Amino acid sequence: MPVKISPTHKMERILVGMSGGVDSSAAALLLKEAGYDVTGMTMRLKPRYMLTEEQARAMDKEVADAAAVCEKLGIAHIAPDFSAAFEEKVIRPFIASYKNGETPNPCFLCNQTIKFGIMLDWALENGFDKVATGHYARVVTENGRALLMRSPDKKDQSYFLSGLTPEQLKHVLIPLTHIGKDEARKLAEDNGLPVAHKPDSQEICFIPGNDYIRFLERFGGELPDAGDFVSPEGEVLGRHSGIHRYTVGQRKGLGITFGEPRFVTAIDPEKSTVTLGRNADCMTQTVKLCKLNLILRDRLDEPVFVEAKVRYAARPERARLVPTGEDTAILEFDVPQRAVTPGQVAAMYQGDYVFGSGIICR
RNA sequence: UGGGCUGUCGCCAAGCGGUAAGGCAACGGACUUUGACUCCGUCAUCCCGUGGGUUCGAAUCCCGCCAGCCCAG
Repeated sequence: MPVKISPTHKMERILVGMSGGVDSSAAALLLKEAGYDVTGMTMRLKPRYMLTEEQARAMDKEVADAAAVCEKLGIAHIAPDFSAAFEEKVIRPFIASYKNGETPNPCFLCNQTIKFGIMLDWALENGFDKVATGHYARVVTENGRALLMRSPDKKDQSYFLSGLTPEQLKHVLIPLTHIGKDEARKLAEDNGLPVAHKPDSQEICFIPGNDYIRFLERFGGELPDAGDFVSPEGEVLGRHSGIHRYTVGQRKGLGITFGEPRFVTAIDPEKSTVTLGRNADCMTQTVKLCKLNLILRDRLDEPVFVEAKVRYAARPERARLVPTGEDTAILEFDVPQRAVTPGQVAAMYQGDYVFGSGIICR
């Protein structure tokens, strides 16, 4: 039995971002049932020139799937082309990040700048009150401030949304708050939505076959040169074919073998070196953050304790967040974290509330 | 050229007469709205450098050869 969502005013106009998948379709369904004035939007994000024919067809299919769901629900559907913005805000930074020896998180960036950036702006300009998506998380309003909370369900995507500001969150509606993944799928099934049995999406949406290296080679322009593999002590161990091919914590695909497993422990874009060490060498207790985004409060004037995780699939661990500048800080974990990677997101929590986030930097 | 050592899966490496451990890598799968990690599975059908010999039976013992390394000169 789906939980009813009570709109503050019955005819609030909602623009729901629909990917053509199960989650966003279920979200649209819930909004419609709750009595909102709902319009579905499927953004065409991937630049045509970067797509293979197969990918182009897949994108058209996504739009068609979403349109079919909207028709079933009796709501309007639009599919504008936002690929220029997507390329500028997500793809180019993604490429630049890899060239700089970092490992980007495009989904985080996309939420921040596209779904709740460009799309939200578009919605507000066109008379909508809020934007909704099929994420698993919670947005609540306390004392007039919009806050983000983790989902009560096993599947929690608050990590990917932790880059949103309270301003953005004020206009965000997350219908899947009170239901989990299994229920969402069942909901889609019970209501005869044509996308009920689509598999969960995964991998980077604009990169076919998850082969990001090939993507970089094709659209990344000039890529980093080959360089040395070095030990933590600086001893040269061998040659690698470009720092953009590696990420901290990586074990597979190094093209070099030792009697025991070796992992990438650091990447130096200046010297073009990739440091290889043992698993123990991957542990870090202090993490530098930049582009700090606070949700739970406006300012950070002194250290606070939070629970933070440095990757999506991690358990939050207690850490002290120490401000070091306007939007920079240091996270001091109680226990060492494995493979803290520059470019990735550190999401911070206090209980079920998302405290904020930061980008891990060197 | 004389003396010594070594030669087992792509790499490292057990095995010491009874019918080929293991690790690394690789490959496949699971997990996953990022990249990784992790987990599970597969990886030497008579070729254990090669040709002979001993033995019921050898990668394991013996002989020749080949290759590599080290020390001599």
